[in-house]
Amino acid sequence: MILPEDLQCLKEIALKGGLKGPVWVSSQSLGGALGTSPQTASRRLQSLERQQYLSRSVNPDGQYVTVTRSGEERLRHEYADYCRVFGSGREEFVLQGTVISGLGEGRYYMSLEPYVQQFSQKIGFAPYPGTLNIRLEPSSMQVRKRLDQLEWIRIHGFSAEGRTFGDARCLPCSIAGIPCGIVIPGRTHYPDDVLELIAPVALREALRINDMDEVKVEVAP
Amino acid sequence: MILPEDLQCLKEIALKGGLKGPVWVSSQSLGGALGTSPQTASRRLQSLERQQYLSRSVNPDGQYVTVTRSGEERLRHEYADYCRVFGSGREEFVLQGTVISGLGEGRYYMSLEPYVQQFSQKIGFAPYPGTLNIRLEPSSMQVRKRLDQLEWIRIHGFSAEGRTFGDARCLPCSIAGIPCGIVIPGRTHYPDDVLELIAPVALREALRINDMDEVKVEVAP
DNA sequence: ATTACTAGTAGACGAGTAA
DNA sequence: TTTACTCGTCTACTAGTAA
Repeated sequence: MILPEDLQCLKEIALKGGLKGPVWVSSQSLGGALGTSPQTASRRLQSLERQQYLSRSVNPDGQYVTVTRSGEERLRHEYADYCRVFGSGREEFVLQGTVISGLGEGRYYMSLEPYVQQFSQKIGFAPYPGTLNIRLEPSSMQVRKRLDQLEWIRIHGFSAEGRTFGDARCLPCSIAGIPCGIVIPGRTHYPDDVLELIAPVALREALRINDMDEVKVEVAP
Repeated sequence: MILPEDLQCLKEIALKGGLKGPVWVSSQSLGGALGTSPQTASRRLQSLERQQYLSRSVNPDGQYVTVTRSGEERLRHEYADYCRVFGSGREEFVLQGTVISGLGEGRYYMSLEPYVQQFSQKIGFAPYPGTLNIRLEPSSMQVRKRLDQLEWIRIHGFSAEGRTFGDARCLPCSIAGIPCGIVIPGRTHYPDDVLELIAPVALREALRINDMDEVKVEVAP
């Protein structure tokens, strides 16, 4: 976990635009914004760099700071908390993209009993052994990012045959009325442009779709 | 300013539902959530109570905690920061309500030169000496709360004739195409159900509206 | 002006304890 | 179990200094 004072500092840098690119900060200006001495602000920056939440290029007259990918994830997680607190009510999300071929990994994982059991229990259907991969359109990436603010279902990893299978999370959704679930392996919160979907049926057959076809994924939390 | 560790604690309580009503917490459970010892969690609660960010009813087997109004303001401010970081782009807001009569205070304040000058400079028109008061519909209160996440124009207070006139903030908007500004006196961020509007013209005459008439205020940031 | 040391201190921490 | 005290430790702060 990140210390609250480090998080405060990271947010301050993000406010200055540290997510988009390097921003100039000095210990003094940052200290002023944080309500601390320049020395403490300097130490915060060092600490955040050590934790890989930001990268720096230090000059004799200041420094340029950028929030890293994992720093952004951390901030998004915090943002998600606040969204849950001040939840902006019922919203509908529609994601658009084209069907692509996966590497067959989805089929493998979706055949593992511990995963199947959890999905059946938690999302209300036994997943067809296979996933539908969708490459999102650029405009849907904005929407995709906002999905992280919703409450995902946690799927727990397990060990079997000397291997460990990781955690995942799942968000119920639908395509053309068919209930589905967006599955994201691991604990990462960084938005990818590929969506992996599970469903109770073989979506390609049920919807008569193939690679390169356009689909709409609807999320109605 | 609130300490980042206190803010973290306040957010945790809000996540448990402390905004809606009293929630049960114990030092141990809270400490677990915060990654600290029960002692520290207990100290946090005392500190937050001292700062009036929450109210407590302490029992021998735990305590019931509620986030106060100023605690909610503090959290909303933080939320607004994150919204600015991960800004969900261009959004339009429409607020609906009915015209009501004010107390004539608006007319008085809008005739004070220092205010008039600031408004002219910062929002692009000299305000007609008078304000239009609108009582919002309940459904518009949700929207109203989200306006706090936008960037308001700061109007500075001043002293004159041995009196001090406070700060205010203003958000440009429009009614039926006429440019207006929502004015909120003071520094409070707690949403009120009455909106005070300024405009370059007398809105009641320009729009031929009177008390009890329905109006729509549009905000397009 | 910066960054980033070191030094000394103040305050926050967790352990223990009483109610 | 709780809350909330005291106490000793140790961390984290600010001030001062060098580069």
